Amino acid sequence: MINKELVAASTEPLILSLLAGRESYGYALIQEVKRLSGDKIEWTDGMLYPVLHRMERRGLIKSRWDERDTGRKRKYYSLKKDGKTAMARHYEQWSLVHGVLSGLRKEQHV
Amino acid sequence: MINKELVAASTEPLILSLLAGRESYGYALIQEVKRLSGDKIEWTDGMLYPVLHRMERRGLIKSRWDERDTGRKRKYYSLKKDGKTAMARHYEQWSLVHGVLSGLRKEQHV
DNA sequence: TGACATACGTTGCCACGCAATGTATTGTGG
DNA sequence: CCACAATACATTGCGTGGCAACGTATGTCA
Repeated sequence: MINKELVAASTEPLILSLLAGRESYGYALIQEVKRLSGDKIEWTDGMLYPVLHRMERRGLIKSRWDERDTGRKRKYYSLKKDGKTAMARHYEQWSLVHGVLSGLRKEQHV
Repeated sequence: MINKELVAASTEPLILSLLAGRESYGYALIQEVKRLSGDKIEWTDGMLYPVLHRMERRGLIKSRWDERDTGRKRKYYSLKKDGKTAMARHYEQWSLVHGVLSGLRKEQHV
């Protein structure tokens, strides 16, 4: 289990990164992130959907309903231009913090 | 400027890492982290001191007053055993999330 | 027919992040 | 010598948003 703050900080960048590969929908995102993290990151739907709605409101992603002939219909999300920009900024910031952190860590092994 | 969530998620690991090198005090920690991050991470004292107090309450760090003959007296913090453990766990979690994130990023450049 | 997996949604509350504010001392430049 | 800036620690209060909890619906398998 990953601590709360880290989950909060990584949710948006992870969603953006997942959608950058291909469009997807809420339920699938939850499972993908669980799989990719080796079951360490477990999003609940109650927290994910509001995040997706907020990101759509902010113009980072857009959605379309997929009417399938079988199963419940899905809401597919995909990246918008602003989402790509936001993703790039997230990467920069993560790299920076991660750099500082691993720099400090290295020091300790001297 | 780093986004709010990322600052929140990185504050505790950064403090622990800084203190792992050598003991330090609040004001100095603010400046060190600013310097190390190339002025990108700017902690305010109003947010840092409560964090330090909380970490001390949780037994991760301990403090001692340094009575100097000149200047205002300083409260020096240093790592306790539980702090080292917590730091290790933070590193693990950061590496995990960072790994997932950079894995996804790599995919996009294929 | 009941249980479980799939799938999306909203509400409400309370924890807590942190801006704002308070206090004190030392250094400095005009 | 007087402001002002820098150094240094501390607490309070309140706004908000994270997310647990709950609601709805369909498909499937035993």
